[in-house]
Amino acid sequence: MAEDRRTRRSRRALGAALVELVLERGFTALTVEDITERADVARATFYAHFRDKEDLFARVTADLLAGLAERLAPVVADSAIGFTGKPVLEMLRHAREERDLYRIVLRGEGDGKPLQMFVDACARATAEEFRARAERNAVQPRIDPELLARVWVGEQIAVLRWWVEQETLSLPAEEVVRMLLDLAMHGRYWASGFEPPA
Amino acid sequence: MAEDRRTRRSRRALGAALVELVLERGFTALTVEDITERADVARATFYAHFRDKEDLFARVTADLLAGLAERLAPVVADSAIGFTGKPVLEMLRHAREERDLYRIVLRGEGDGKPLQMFVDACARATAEEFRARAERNAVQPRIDPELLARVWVGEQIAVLRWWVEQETLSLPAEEVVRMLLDLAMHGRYWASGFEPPA
DNA sequence: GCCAGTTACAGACAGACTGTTCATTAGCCA
DNA sequence: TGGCTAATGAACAGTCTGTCTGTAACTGGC
Repeated sequence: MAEDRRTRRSRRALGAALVELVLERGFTALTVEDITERADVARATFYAHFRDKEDLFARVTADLLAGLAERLAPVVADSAIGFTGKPVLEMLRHAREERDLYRIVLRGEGDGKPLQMFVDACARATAEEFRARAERNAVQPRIDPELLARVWVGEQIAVLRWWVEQETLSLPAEEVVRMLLDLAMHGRYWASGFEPPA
Repeated sequence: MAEDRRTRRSRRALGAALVELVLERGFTALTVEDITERADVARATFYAHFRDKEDLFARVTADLLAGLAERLAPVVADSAIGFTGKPVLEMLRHAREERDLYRIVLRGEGDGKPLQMFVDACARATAEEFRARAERNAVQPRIDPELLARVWVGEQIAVLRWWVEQETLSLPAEEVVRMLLDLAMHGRYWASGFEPPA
């Protein structure tokens, strides 16, 4: 008796409706009634499941993050040595599947709070990864790992957003990962075509 | 007769009140009445100047961007050759002066729209800069300049946000610029303490 | 300093949206 | 099938919005 089918149906429909509508009109423009109408659910039912539309959005985002974490877990363990790019690749694949949701989250809909959840989760994981890796390999970071994680995540998010916003996902995920790896290795100076000055 | 003093007073007060209140309670939580009350202005007066609170926020952000552009103009001309970091330094100084506003914009308040204005403005300028520089020095970018600009801006924004959110601005702007330059030069691999593999 | 023109003001207004409650109906699962 | 739980539609007060008054206060030019 894990969960009543009616409950599942309602929640799913409301979540899907939210995503559709945010994509069409933006989060703030939406009414609870808009959402319930699209989901074909009574307004009273909405309030039986969620406090308000922010709550719904937060849960949808949390589910997305949970799904991402689940997919990342096995991959992260493997890439403990260096920047293999495997976790990033897995995230890009996830983003391709859940493209609409990624879009609205990365656009900062909902006062940027879902995005913050996303960024903070990534930053925390990355910082921890950096710390552990430095210790394991006994190297001294040249830049505060906390800040470095923020930078790394900021970069990933920027690329991710650019990627999911393209009408056709013409550039394959593998290409994107390669570019990010090149950047991490050689720096932006190299990427822009210059040889680093002596 | 450029502008009536009363007009100026009202607009300024409303803008300042908005910034204060967003910092305290977040944008969506605010009421037009909250803002007018804090600004000590009649509610009707608000609507004489702005369509709604989004409009007010958008104008405040636009003013900020205009101010930034003004300060950046002379500096950008000088740094045409390479990554001197001067424009970034100037932006950091601007951010220190307008710290509260930078904070709320970078947090993505207002459905991320002001942030988008900010990011897009930066990205456009940066991409143009990259393009011009590559042409002037006759080098071939190794990565799509459009994407490179997004990455660069994403990185800057991440650092900027981290910086303005610190309670004390303990790390001087010059230090931050140095770190960003190091990253641009040598890449993140270097920054994390590793020597780049052959 | 006065005066015409503009702005600020308080209050009132309908309309929309919110979040809650309730009695009733429909669907589920064992 | 029967007991339980969720969904429904309708109604509710309360809040916020955006607009529109007539009146009072101020401003800048003369």
